[in-house]
Amino acid sequence: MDDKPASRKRDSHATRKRILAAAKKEFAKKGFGGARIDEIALKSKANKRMIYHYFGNKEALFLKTLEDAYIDIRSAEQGLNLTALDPEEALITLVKFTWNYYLKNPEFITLVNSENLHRAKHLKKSQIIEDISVKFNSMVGAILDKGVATGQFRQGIDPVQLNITIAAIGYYYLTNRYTGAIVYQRDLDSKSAYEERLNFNIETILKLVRAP
Amino acid sequence: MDDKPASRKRDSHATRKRILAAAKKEFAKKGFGGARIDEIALKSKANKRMIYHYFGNKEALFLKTLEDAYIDIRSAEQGLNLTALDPEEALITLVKFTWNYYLKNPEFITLVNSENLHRAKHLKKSQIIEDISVKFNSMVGAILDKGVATGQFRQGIDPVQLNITIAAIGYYYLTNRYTGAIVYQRDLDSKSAYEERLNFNIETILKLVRAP
DNA sequence: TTATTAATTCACTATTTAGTTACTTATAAA
DNA sequence: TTTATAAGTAACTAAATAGTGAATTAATAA
Repeated sequence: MDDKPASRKRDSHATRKRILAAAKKEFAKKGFGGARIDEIALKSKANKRMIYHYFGNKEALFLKTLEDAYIDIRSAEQGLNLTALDPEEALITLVKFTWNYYLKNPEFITLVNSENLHRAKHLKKSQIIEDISVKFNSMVGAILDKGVATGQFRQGIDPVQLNITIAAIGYYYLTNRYTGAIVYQRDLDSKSAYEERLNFNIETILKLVRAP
Repeated sequence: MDDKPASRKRDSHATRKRILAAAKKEFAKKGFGGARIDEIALKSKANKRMIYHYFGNKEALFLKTLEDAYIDIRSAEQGLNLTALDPEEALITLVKFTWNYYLKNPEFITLVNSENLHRAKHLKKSQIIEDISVKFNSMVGAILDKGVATGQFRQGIDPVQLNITIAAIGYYYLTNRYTGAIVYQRDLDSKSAYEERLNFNIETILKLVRAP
């Protein structure tokens, strides 16, 4: 009756998962160009041949890794149910979520950076990313409309520009916190520094959208 | 009397310059891990041996490239003479300058991204970057103080957070414009898209600092 | 003119790298 | 039990890669 016997020696699903987990770490740590397939094989405890068997080549593995990363953040975002909230609360929740997601999933940022270095040549081929992006974009638009209707927000704000700004003020801080510590001459990588930045970001977004 | 004869066959200064120019392009295009010393030798029309002769190794060459990039942006920034301007004008000028510098020097962003992937391990060793960062940080502080004194700006704004935000809203847009085109489902890479974003960014910063 | 210095070149190496060929073996359906 | 299928392994290759040893040659000072 055991559908998952303890002594299971062969498990393609588990092997794929281990490869993808190791690939995510390796690509995030060294970028596409610096990442090593041998290292992914070693860390995933899979034979290198299996990587080529399941994913084809380095580029295809990178694309799959990136797709999974986007699917993960967008799923979590949808789970917030923002359209049910008061518009201002919804925006604050989104700013907080975006910040915390980046903070707790640092691989996401470095994967995206690496893909942009290659001018999105892998992601361009992805149908699934196109699909999940549609929902994502309508969300902030709906929040803004609601806020304008209640008189809380001013009119004429471009939801795409707002979305980009919400991502930007968190993303830039976190991706550049290492050179930032030198350039801005302050430790940006402590718990209190994180809190401070998140509060500043919420303030920035609220001042941007609030009706005069 | 010619101190620079036309038939000059050996010119260490020119060779160094060609190597650094090629290195900047190569590191910016492929990141530290993806960049190839052989490619830099080829593009600079220098013998590969000269790269090791002048710069030691790949990491040291990368650091020099990065240092030059920071020196360039900070010098240009100092040339703006912002402290002489009306505070609001000064901030608008800084937002515009930052945006246009990133736009016209795309290598800067990708070099910085690559260095952050390595947690600033190269830049940490750089004394010169420490030195030029001091001036840079006092600049926005001075503008804010002046604006508070004239009543144009509200009190209590952290100049470092403001500085980071000014960089962020330009940097993120430009570095992520390739995946952004897919994720935000809009062409972010046209002249009109650039204008739109710059205007939005100026608005964001002004709403953030203005006195109520 | 000669000696010294430094720019430049060439040929090389040890290692790493993405990707492959050919094989073995566990699993499960017939 | 047999057989087809798919999971997994070991050993390999051709090309690329960062870095080097040693010789050559142009410029310059004595």
